[in-house]
Amino acid sequence: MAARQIRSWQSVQQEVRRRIKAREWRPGEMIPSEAELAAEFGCARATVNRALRGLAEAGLLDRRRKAGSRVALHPVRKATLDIPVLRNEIEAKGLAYCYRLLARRLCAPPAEMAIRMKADAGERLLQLSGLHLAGARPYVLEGRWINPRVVPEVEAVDFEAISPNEWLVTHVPFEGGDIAFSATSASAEEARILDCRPGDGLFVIERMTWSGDQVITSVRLVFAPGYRMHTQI
Amino acid sequence: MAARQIRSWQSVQQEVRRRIKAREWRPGEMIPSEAELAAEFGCARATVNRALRGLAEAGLLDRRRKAGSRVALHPVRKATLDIPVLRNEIEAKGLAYCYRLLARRLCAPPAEMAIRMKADAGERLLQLSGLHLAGARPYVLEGRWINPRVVPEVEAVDFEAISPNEWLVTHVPFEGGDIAFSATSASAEEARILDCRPGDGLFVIERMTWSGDQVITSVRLVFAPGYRMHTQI
DNA sequence: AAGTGGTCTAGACCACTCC
DNA sequence: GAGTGGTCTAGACCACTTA
Repeated sequence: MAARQIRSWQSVQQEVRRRIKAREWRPGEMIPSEAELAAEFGCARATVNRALRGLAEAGLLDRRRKAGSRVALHPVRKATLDIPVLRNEIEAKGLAYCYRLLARRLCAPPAEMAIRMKADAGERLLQLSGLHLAGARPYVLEGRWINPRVVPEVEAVDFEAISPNEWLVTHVPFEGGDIAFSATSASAEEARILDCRPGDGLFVIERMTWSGDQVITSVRLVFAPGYRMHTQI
Repeated sequence: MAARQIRSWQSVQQEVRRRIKAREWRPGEMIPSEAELAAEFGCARATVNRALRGLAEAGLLDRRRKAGSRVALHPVRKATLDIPVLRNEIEAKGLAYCYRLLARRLCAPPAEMAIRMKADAGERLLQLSGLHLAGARPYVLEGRWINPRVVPEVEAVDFEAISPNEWLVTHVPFEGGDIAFSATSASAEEARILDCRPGDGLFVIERMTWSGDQVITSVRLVFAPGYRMHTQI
């Protein structure tokens, strides 16, 4: 019987995980209340709460006031993945990072992008195109829009010297954004720039960031063939 | 001055976010200790701790004992995204979900897959191929390997009646796994099955799940063109 | 050695929701 | 109405790290 003491929230969490895994508590079933578990383990209810809250965030439990806690039926897996900071990612591979500005202009965006950027009618945005290199190899093709009305200082920045992303994260606070992952087929121009064949399947990340109700920037990253984004669950 | 009281951990968190966003606390800078903030806000230290812990998990703060808390230099790093449960995803769009088994056989896997699956030399694995449909349209092509040594019951399952994923999540507990996202170019066969053109860029998710030190299953999901995985940060 | 975050406790009250 | 999770408190001790 002399089981290890279950006093820390980590050990409570581990024990609950074990019971779920061992099917002592089956999917969809109720588990004892926090107070009961606290009594069983001989710890405070707050400790049990801390443990169960983590399991609920991980999607392993469904918790509701009054109703109690159930083992989730479909352990909807939530993966937390690190959004790559290109410079770090490339340098972590032991390669030299380099950003090359390909184009820069102030122009009216296409209708779809104007909506995405919440631009006023006829408003001109800063359009940037650039290439991130890992050593001598093309790594990511970046197409970006920035709203100079929201970020006036941007017009004076020399993006030959610093990549837009690095400038933005250090100079413009933002509140949130959204990210989409998808795939595309390399166009002729993309193939030329990324040094691959037209039609190659390429991984794409699109990100938009905002502050308040204003859209700061919208960026599309097209990765060279073979790129994989990896995480654990 | 009659500012709203800052007593709940959510309001503490919001106020800290505001100060970071307003550059009152700049990236890389130390912020006051938990005790100081608790005194300022007139709440318990545990409440401040709860708020700051969340911000650290979100990547906005770097916290270390004795060293204190700093505003993170690179604020955007982590996004949590829900791994799609195909049936739910499709039904949420108001379409009928359907799984069609394309192939099933017991055979020795290619060398690379044998390593991934931690299969013994010469061991035969269950190979499944199937198609997930949204209404009448192909949605995802699934290629899967399952180790019957780890999951003996699998040999008796009728995968015409239930998709491998749904059977596995309800019958086999697992501890963890890893996921990779990438892109590929549609092969002739993939194009035929997914009803697209060869060469189309397709989004790919590869997932492996394990329990203990045994690999349960390894799956490759190839999505029909146009698929986007979306999340907020 | 000392300061800071990490955690635990015992108790309390609140908010939500099911009955 | 009552049971459950959600949160807050005041205090305490621990663990880690830096000075």
